[in-house]
Amino acid sequence: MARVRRLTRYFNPKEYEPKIIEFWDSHKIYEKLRMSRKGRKRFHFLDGPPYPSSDMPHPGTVWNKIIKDVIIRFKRGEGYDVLDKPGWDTHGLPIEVMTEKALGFSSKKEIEVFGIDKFVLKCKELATKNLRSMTRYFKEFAVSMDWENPYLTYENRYIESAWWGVKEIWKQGRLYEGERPVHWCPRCETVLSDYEVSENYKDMMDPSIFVKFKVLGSENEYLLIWTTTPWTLPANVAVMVHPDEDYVKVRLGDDILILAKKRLENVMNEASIEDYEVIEEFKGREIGGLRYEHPLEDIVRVQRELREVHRVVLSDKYVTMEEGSGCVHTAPGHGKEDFEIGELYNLPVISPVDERGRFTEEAGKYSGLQVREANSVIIEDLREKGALLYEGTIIHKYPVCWRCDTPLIIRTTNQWFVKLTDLREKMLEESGKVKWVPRWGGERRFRDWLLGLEDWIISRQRYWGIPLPVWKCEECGREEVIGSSKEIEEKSGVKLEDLHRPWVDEVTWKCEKCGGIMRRVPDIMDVWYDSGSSFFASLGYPHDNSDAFNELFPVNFITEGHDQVRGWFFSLLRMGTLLFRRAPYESVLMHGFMLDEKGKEMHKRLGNYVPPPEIVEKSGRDTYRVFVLTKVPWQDLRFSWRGLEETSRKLSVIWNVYVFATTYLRDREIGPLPPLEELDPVNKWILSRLNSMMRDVRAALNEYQLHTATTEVLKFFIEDLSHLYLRVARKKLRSRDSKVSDQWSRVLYHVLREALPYLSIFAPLMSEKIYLDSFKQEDDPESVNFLLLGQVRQEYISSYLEEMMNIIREIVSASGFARSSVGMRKRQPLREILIVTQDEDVIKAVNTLTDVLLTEANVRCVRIGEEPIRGKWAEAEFSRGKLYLSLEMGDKELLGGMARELTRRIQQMRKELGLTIGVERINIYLQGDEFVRRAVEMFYDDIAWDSDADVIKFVVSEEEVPENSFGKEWKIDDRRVSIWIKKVV
RNA sequence: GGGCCCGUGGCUCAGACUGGUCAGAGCGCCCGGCUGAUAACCGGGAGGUCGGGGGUUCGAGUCCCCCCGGGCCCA
Repeated sequence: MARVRRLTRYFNPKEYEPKIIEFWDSHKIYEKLRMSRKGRKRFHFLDGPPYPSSDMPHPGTVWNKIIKDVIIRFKRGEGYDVLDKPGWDTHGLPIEVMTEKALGFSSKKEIEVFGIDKFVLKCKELATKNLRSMTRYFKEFAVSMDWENPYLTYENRYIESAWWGVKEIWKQGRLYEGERPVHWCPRCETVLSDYEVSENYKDMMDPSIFVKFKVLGSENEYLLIWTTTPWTLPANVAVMVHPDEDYVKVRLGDDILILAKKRLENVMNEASIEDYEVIEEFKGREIGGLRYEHPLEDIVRVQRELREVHRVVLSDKYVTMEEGSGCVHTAPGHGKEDFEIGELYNLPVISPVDERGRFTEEAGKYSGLQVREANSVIIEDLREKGALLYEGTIIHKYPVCWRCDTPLIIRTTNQWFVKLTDLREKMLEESGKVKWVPRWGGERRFRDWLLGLEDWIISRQRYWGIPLPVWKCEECGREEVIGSSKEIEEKSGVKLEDLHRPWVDEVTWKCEKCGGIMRRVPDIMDVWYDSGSSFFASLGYPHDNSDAFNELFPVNFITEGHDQVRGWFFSLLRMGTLLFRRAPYESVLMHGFMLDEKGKEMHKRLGNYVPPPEIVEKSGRDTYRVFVLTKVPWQDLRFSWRGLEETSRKLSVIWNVYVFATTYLRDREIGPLPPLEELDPVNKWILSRLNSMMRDVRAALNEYQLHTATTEVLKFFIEDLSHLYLRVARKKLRSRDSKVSDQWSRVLYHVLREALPYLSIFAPLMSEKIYLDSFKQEDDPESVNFLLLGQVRQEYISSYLEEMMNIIREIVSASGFARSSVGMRKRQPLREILIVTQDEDVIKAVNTLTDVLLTEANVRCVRIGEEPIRGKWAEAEFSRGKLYLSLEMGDKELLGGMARELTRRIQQMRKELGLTIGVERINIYLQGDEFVRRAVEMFYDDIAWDSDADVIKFVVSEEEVPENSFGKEWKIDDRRVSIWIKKVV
């Protein structure tokens, strides 16, 4: 036997939400939950680690965590032991830059003077502070993850796992050192990955110049090249032309210029030259190998050594007819395409620029100048030498550093690479095995991305990151890669407390081969290495948790925003393929971005950012959850205060469903669900709906269709329970036949109790409040979080019955239309509804669900028959027929209407006195005219029953009414009625 | 320059994978109603050439192509 307690009437999340969170905390609900699921089947979820760059998460990050929480709660409800360890991506440049700013630094030198050790500790402190603070907000939104045991990429155990991976990669022969042109930030003095570069392009004004390179041995013939980066001219080694395009020789004064035919007009227009003459035309390939003199060779030292090199090379890939002159200045030290062509033609790589973006001595006269500042000097020199045809300016998108906005340069440096290109096919194959939601998220976006796969630069020239575990012998250059701190200890005898720089830098040992000193290369690793390793490093694999990993790999589910297709989804796949020859995850949900109310990206610096505490304060936690969950997850989501307001109202309806039900159910002994065949059709119907809702929610969540699942639950509560079932149940629960009221209370209790764990996936705080205050039985678990999702009972589901109810809904709605068309109010009971139809289903529906139709249409009987010939009727059509409402009214209808009016007013008075339904009884005293008197006479029993009255008595004067009665004057239509009620003691 | 997504009544969005009761919901608006859920609730109505144009088809928000607008990713 179950009992429910009355739920407080007002939906007041502001009041109870913090208390529920406090309750979960103080009662260690999460910890107990973990324990309770021990030994069950595992579900492996992996948290994409957010970057703790602020003390407060972006509302979009909260959305991200809510999505994760829904899947976690769902799987837990299905009975799984869910791995729900949150992660934090703690290393990297943003934290370094913030720390630098806090310390007032602007260069690496200042950091080294300050002390790398102190600097790194500051970075760690900042990351730790931020992640702790952000955790608070995630908990606020009821995200139930293992907050006490997160994985942190800066922890030694994590770093060791990452090192193990590097060593494996090295053993495969994939780790190599090489010189490459890379994007470089001259302020941060480090390489940036392509991914980091793509973060930020800015419009920038640069010179746009056409330069003449004199053809060797000729008197006056020149190759005309175009560039927007004059500072790369000192590193020029060749000129590219397109083999299949037409080129021309043009006479221009005393000079003859060589350029592409298709570009001729544009170039001459831009340089405002009108007087020129085409004297020869040929294919680009014909000038392949043509040698030229560099105009700056007497100024730039290194150019003098290149006299034998300068020549025309061919490329159909990188020469465009869209811009420039068709003769492309090629500097393999300062461009990726240039480098590729350089390799093809075996050209030298020149890069006379240092890490701070200044020319080196190789650049002769320009030595010491910042490259961008050198532009104007170089242009002047070209002009002086007569090598400048034209100088203009151009505004174009130019990459800047994503952290400090400094324009990037491309320079050739020594970096560490992981060979990947031979894995492209395998990665494509593996990504094809992944279940992507939505499908286009992976199938198209990801494939395109993988097709452009290149080797991976994993080294960074910074401080706060996982040190690259490569030691090199100073004497013989032999390399060793270290896979754990134990190995370091074995080799050097040093036991490191902290594996970061600078402590790890100090560890050296003797080279086994030559006895030289083995010293670590000073680089740290790309942060994408960190987060890409999370699928094994978060479990401490292989050092302290091989079993867990072996049991859990691969990850069942991950979800992040669409920016992570090329970010984390990719880096996980890369690490998985490198180390385990497979995708490390099975299914991926790609979600959208949180935009502001106008559809623009939401950013702190744009001032359109909504802080999560404001959402908590103004709308509530469950409200925000349900708001974001009803939206299609993979689309960008517009934040909307109004949307939150609407959501809140929906939740209050659900709350009211429970309030209403508990009003009737409280203090009643409620037995188990009666057998199906004994049930009223309406009860059969609601049980069918309950089970089909459960079935649909489970199916939707298993497909990661969160919005469908959320909508199903809302629909069930609002449309089925609130709008329909409860309206019928209200009368049945107060039935004089205790068998009836007993059946309905059992069904109602069962339905609400079964629905609660489903509701709790989406609105856990509200569900907990309802559970604790009202539904929890003595031997029930102490929190709603422990409840398993009830099994779907197929035998309860009748799509036929559900279809029947839909027909009834349509008829009721049409009868409302019929009434309103003749101005008949719904409160007035009518004699009969006549339904004219040929449809068998309509007839069955009407016969099966008669009660609903009678109650909802407020008629005394229903008849199926022919169109009426005589009498007064209101009519309306519905999709499968026509209906007529009888407008003929006798005493029974008229007096019945009055009885209802009286009852309603008496009820309201009872409520004002705070009397309890079905418990506290009253006596009623009335004054009114003959019509009122007759209504009471005819419906005496109904009024008395409905209002829990012992006596209803007409009085002539107020003196007959007992003392201390509660009295009120009413006007019903045009009649005056006085009502007094007095509680029976 | 390339790729992907989005563009549905005043607002916010479902529906598109699998063409044919798919032209829907909520809010807002207008009208009416209910009443022991009440700073709620219910019903009805008005309102959309489903961004524009072309194509495939007996039939297209739904598939294809082009264009316009917005967003994201990559160059």
